[in-house]
Amino acid sequence: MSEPAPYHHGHLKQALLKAAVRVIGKVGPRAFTLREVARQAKVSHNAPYRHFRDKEELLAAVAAEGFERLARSMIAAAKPAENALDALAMSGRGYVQFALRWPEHFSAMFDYCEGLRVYPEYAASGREAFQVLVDYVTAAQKAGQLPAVDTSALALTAWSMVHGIAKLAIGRLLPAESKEAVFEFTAFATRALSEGLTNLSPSGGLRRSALP
Amino acid sequence: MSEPAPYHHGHLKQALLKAAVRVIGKVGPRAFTLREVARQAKVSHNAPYRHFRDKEELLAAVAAEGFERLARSMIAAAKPAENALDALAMSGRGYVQFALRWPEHFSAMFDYCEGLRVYPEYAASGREAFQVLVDYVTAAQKAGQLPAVDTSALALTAWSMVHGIAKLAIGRLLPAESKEAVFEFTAFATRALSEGLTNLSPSGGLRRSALP
DNA sequence: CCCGAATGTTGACACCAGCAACATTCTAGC
DNA sequence: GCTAGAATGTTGCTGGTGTCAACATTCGGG
Repeated sequence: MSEPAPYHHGHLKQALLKAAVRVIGKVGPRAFTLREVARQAKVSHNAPYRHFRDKEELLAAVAAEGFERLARSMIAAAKPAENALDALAMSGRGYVQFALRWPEHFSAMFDYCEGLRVYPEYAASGREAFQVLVDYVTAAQKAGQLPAVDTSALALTAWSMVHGIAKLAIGRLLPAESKEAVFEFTAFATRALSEGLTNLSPSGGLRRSALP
Repeated sequence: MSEPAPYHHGHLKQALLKAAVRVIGKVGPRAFTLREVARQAKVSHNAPYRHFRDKEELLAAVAAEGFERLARSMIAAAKPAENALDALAMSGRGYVQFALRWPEHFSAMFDYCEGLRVYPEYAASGREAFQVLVDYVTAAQKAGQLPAVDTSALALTAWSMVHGIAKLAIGRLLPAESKEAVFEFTAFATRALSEGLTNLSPSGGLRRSALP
């Protein structure tokens, strides 16, 4: 048989974080349980308290990890873009893509985010993810594809748009039966945002679809 | 003293709903507790089960009540509008206003909305609230202020925008220190959405503000 | 009037977060 | 190398929760 499991785990903090991410992805942040995380990590129900002050802090760590993944998803999606404005739109697609692939993780990041203020050591990753968006906006402004108005305001507007799409899509409030349909809608919405709802060409709509 | 409280409450279901709304508004849907609702209603911890199958269903009822209030908030905010497009924008303000005034209730409506699918008898109010938005879009299209493209797509785009603003504002992820500042940003974003980010006049930005 | 249905209560179970006390292991200073 | 204290992990407990089962009370139609 294998040796009888050392008393000290060695890398319990990382193991707990990994287990927590797995548990969140499976049951969501609502049913998320500190004790289940401990079980997954093959450790007693109180061991996590040696590494995280409480459940909130572990959730905050999970959220921080999520923001890093989110930033990577945005960057990867924007990679093949042809110009700066296109990159901004594609990063929005990456945002929605992340939300659809890990909806529970996404929820932990935005619906349970008081922990990010209570334990500020985890807040940086969120700011960095936002900075990715700001960078795309700035690039589009430098390229003359966006006006030279307040960069923050532009970025926050774009963020609100894709965040709303992501949240509604996760809640199944959009009449889209597939991820591909959500991406189509995202493309429509981002084009509408950059060109203006009032300026859409009559052929620019989406296919007809039922209400949620 | 008063009579010794009749064994049968009489209107316990409504009383429980009212108490639940109060409890949610105070502690949020996370710390929301069936037993606390029962205490508020001066009733044993198991009485709610005679009127709601489980905690989920009570939450769904609370959410349904919230959608009715949300619809009223949108309609009230759009009342003083000068034209159809303005009414659409103002209803967005009403949406955000509701979210800021009852953030916990808003969260119950959108973050805990599986119950609305599990117990579909509460889903109608949500559809009705969305219909309010669709009506404003339709009116703007009839007035020639919005193009004759897919009405649903336009409405869903506008919804995503204001929903994202509301969620981010509640999560204190917008750099706005007051509700008034959030409303200013909402006005900016809705104008940006109707006219297009690329068409904003250089003076059209917001005042400079720090990152979250 | 009476019996069943509706409504409310008591008690129990399994689970959870977090505290305290204890056990084991690692490590720094001598 | 040894030892004391820090770091890490465990067991056991308390108070709280959702939900089930069994029981009590009241209401309403025959």
